[in-house]
Amino acid sequence: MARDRLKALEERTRYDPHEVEGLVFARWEEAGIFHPEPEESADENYSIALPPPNVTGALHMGHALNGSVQDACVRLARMRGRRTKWIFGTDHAGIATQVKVEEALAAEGKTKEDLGREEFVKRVWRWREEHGSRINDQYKRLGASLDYADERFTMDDDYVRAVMHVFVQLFEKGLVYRDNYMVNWDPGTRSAISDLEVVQRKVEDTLYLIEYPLESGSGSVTVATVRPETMLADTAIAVNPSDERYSRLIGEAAILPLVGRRLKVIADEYVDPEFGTGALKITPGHDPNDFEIGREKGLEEVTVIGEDGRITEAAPERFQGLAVDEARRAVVAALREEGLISGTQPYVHDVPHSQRSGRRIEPLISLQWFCDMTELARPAIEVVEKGRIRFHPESPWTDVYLRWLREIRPWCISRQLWWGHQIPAWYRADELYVGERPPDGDGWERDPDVLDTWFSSALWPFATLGWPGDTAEMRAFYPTDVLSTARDIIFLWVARMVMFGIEFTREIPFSDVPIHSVIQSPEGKRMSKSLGTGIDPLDEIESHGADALRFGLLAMASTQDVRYSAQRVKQGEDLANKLWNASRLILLGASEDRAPSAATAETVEDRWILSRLEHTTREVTELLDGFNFSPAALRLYEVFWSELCDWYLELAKPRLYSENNTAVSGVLLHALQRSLVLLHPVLPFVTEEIWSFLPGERGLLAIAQWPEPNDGLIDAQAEKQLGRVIDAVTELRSYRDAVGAKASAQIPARLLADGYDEASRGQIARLARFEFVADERADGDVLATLPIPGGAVQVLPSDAFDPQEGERKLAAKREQLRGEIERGERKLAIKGFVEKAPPEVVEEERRKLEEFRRALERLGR
RNA sequence: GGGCGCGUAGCUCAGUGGGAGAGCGCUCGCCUCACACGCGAGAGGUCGCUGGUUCGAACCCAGCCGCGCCCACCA
Repeated sequence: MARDRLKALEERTRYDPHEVEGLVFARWEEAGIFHPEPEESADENYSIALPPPNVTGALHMGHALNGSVQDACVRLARMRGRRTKWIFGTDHAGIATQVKVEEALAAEGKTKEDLGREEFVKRVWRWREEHGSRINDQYKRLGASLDYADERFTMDDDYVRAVMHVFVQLFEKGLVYRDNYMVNWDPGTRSAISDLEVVQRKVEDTLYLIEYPLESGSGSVTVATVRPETMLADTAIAVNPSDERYSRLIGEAAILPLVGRRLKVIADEYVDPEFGTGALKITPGHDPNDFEIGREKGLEEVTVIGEDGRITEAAPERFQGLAVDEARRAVVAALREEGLISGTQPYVHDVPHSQRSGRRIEPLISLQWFCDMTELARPAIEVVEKGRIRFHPESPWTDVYLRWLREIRPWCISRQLWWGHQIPAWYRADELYVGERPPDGDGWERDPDVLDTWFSSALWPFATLGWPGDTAEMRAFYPTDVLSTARDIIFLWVARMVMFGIEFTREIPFSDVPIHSVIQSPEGKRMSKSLGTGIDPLDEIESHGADALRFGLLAMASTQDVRYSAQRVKQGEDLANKLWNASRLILLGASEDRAPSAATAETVEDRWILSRLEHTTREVTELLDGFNFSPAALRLYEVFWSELCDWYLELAKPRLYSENNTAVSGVLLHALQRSLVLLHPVLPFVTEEIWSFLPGERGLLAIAQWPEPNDGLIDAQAEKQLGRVIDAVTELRSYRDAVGAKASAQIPARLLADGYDEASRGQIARLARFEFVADERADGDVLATLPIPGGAVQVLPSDAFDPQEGERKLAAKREQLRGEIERGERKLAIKGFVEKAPPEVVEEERRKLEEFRRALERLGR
């Protein structure tokens, strides 16, 4: 049967991912190897929690890279025999999902208010049922070995219970509280948002200079503002205490124009005398700084801009109901009329905007839920300082993380949305009840707000495993091992998981945090669908194969942002094809009865390739363990392509095609098997497919054993010996190319060098297409003497090429050698170098100089 | 305003103190019985600029010029 399958290989000269990927994935799923039973302890087992994609989402390049990274880790662990779980699930993604469903409603001409809250939430669930499985299929296309059989969602009943539990616990501890406080109000989503959801954008504004008449009637104070409409809520004027221009005014009062309120002039260090006029209008209701000064000084807080973005009744009647920008024009006009605007100037500055809606943030005082983070941050700082959680690379992410946590501020966790975890707080008159279950009695009304999505995300590594229950899953897979992500959510998510993980499970949620590149568009822009700069990973899988995309992403990614490189993906595609064809050569040529495990070296090149494979095994294992995916992928490419295919396979062919090919078959099959194993975490599909053609009974490659490097096969002598053969062949090929010898012509020559046995001579001759003849002609006939390790090759006359060309090539070679010799001599003549450089460096320099001198000698002149 | 990072071959990027590397692209020669998504041989770089440390600098230090990111309450 295996033979019949092999037969079919003869026809398939190209690797076709389409034929293979779907079937291979089905084999993995049928075998159930992605779903581990919850047994043993987390120490023995291995787990990673996938950063949950949005239910609304489609796989983008970031997912594809992060998926490739995690899958490499997970597959490596699984092959090491660890019970391995890659936790799969999706995030309800409050705002993003709500907006999406609202858009769908809008297409029907409806708003969410038309449906009402309950109906709207039902609608979102229905939306999720229809679209939620798309992302699963996309991860499967990538080859991700996630535990699809045990999928989680942040709105599952169990998960909701965990979120409620956490909220209540934090409330009871006094860390979660409700307060009237300055928040970032997003007029777009009509919700408060956290500091992390705010982005600064440069905006061109006008700075207005406004005269505030003094109560005493002795003139006025001039203040500067870019938001004249907020003057309606001014409750003080502040100057710097050391500012002599104003010291006489401190304690006096001014009259707020248009409103008539009496404003005390106060002193505060915060005011910069250099900026504007040095006098600052204080608006505690609409400016974060003023808010803090106001709370400190006990100033009145007036709110003139409401959550609907319109002027409130706290303002004079003529402005009430106006939108903010209308109000600004009206206020400026009114002030102008009274001659109170003494100047304007253009002013460019950073202004906070909502990352979600893009609208300008309206800072205002609002009754919201907050979480005090200081106490939670302390242990989260400590575990990273002590190295119990390590970022990879350590610099700069460790410092970035620590700096943020050390200056952490309260987190506004309530959102004025309908889709999400509704806050478990109930109100009745002045009473407040917070609990996991609704309160007894009548008349209670539940807080309509939901929690920030990141609040529930912070529980992901343990709430997915059944916490707060004491489950077998928790025991088997928590703490997890690795958390892989790009840097953009280190604060939003990683730090919060660490804080909540330690607080609620008394364990760190993971121990290693590899931070990978952000992939930009080929033009260096952000990859974004709306900008049209996105490249769809599924398109890439479709046209190049999942293995190609995975290799490409891992190879191009490093620690800094990189531009998407189609060439790297192409390189991966070529590698898959190369692997396929090298396998055809080996599988179709090897003698039937050899098992790959029975490799016995017969020749120097056998010992060489076995040795190289052990080196590579050690190297690649170390690179992967250190989360250095790009060097690992490129190293595998190089070893497989150059060393195995270009050299070993070419050297092995004569023996493979001969009668007695048993020994070489064993080595070839071993080399192929080892290559497949090492490449599998990067190229799972093509390696699994080829694996199924290897002779003998074997299970799936995905659960085959990852090798321990065998130092017994390291053979420095064979490596040195074959290195000489390779150098000699390269030297002779270069010569024949330079002199324009016909590709098919054999060049007669004498090999005069030590350390080459009969087999080596034959190999050099065959690979360089030289014909080494016995010593029968006089030296005068020699056209050229080519230095090779341990001696030289004398080229004899023939009609293979024009000798003139040969002479030119030799002249160039001599020139090059003279340059090298001169360089070496100059270096060794420097006293400081010989005296201060390490002896082995000096020795190496002398050795090379000698070698160059000998080579030049052989070339003549 | 503070912090971090980047500037290396035409392009995209590796390389952290002892003779400049990869993939793609380019040039030349090959359909050599695994692969033309291939094989062989090449060309191509004052490693942003200026100083400094060192016997020796792409690599360490300082300054400058460009580009990017993160954090931050100067109206």
